[in-house]
Amino acid sequence: MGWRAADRTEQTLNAQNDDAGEYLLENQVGHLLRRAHQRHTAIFQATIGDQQLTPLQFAALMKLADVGEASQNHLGRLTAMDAATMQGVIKRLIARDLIARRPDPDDRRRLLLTLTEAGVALVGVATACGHQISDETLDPLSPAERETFLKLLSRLSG
Amino acid sequence: MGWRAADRTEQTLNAQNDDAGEYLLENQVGHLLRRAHQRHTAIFQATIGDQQLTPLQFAALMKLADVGEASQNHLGRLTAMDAATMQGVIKRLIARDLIARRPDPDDRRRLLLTLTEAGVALVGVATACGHQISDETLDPLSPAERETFLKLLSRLSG
DNA sequence: CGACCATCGTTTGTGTACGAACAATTCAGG
DNA sequence: CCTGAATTGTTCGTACACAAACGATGGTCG
Repeated sequence: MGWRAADRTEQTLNAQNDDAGEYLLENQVGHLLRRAHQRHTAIFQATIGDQQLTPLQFAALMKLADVGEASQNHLGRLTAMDAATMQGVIKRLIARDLIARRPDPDDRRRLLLTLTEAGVALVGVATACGHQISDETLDPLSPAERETFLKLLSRLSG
Repeated sequence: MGWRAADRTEQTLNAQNDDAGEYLLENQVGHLLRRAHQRHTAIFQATIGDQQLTPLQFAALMKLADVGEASQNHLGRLTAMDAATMQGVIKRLIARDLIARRPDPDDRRRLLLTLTEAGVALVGVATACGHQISDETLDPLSPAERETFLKLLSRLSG
């Protein structure tokens, strides 16, 4: 199945769009999502104390603190990370001795992850930073707008 | 400036958050933005006809069709891409003969980019796909909600 | 004119992202 | 029990994303 768009009249195309007949990059959800995500990671990096800690590493750390113990794939599902991506994130966190990995005695395929002492300490001090980062990201919106936005955004994340 | 969070009471931390006292990854803007962006790129890849075309390549192509001609850095600013990222995107588009590059006679630092004939043709057929991708991404929302969401999202993209 | 600084494009290095293929292991059904 | 399907973690290849440093060019100001 190829593109059949050439068959349509320009009016039909216009009806699909908001205003003008043509494609304006600045109005497309994907572009806006990408730019908002860019802005958030910039705020993250400026606000998180630890310069080596990335958003994904932080997410894995926080989630692991939440559930206590998990296999790589399970933690990946909880943080919406690919198994291959998880692999790299975990490797770097282990290299920094923030998490530890041990084989699951009940399932020899699995590797159980836990926070180390340093990991627990880092989560302790970084939690406040996490809240501040979310606050700063939402700073352009009023409290009511934030609530509305988060509700709509989570429906687009499912 | 380090972390002073340890000094705060738990109530102070709670006041910064929505509901519970602790950090719930699922409620943080950054995580939701990342997942929504993930979902969008999945929709993009499933809907765009050309399997080799990525979201960034598509954005560069559409913007170049919009402005007609631009240098790499200028196009990068128009599409919110780093100069180093632009470098790779342009290289792959040139390899596919979708855009052409020629030196700017007035400024020997610059390389002017234009769509090739194949590039113009691809933009022609892919524009409808672009609108459909935006539509599908916003599918979970009602028309009124879409308008609200896009307005708030663009304020978080600045 | 000449020193200075900004801009342009490039390269390098690190870190996401994900499809695809793989070996090892577990599990379900016959 | 035993064969086949599913799961777990790993590796490879490609494509963003951005900081940092670089040579080349352009503009400005003394």
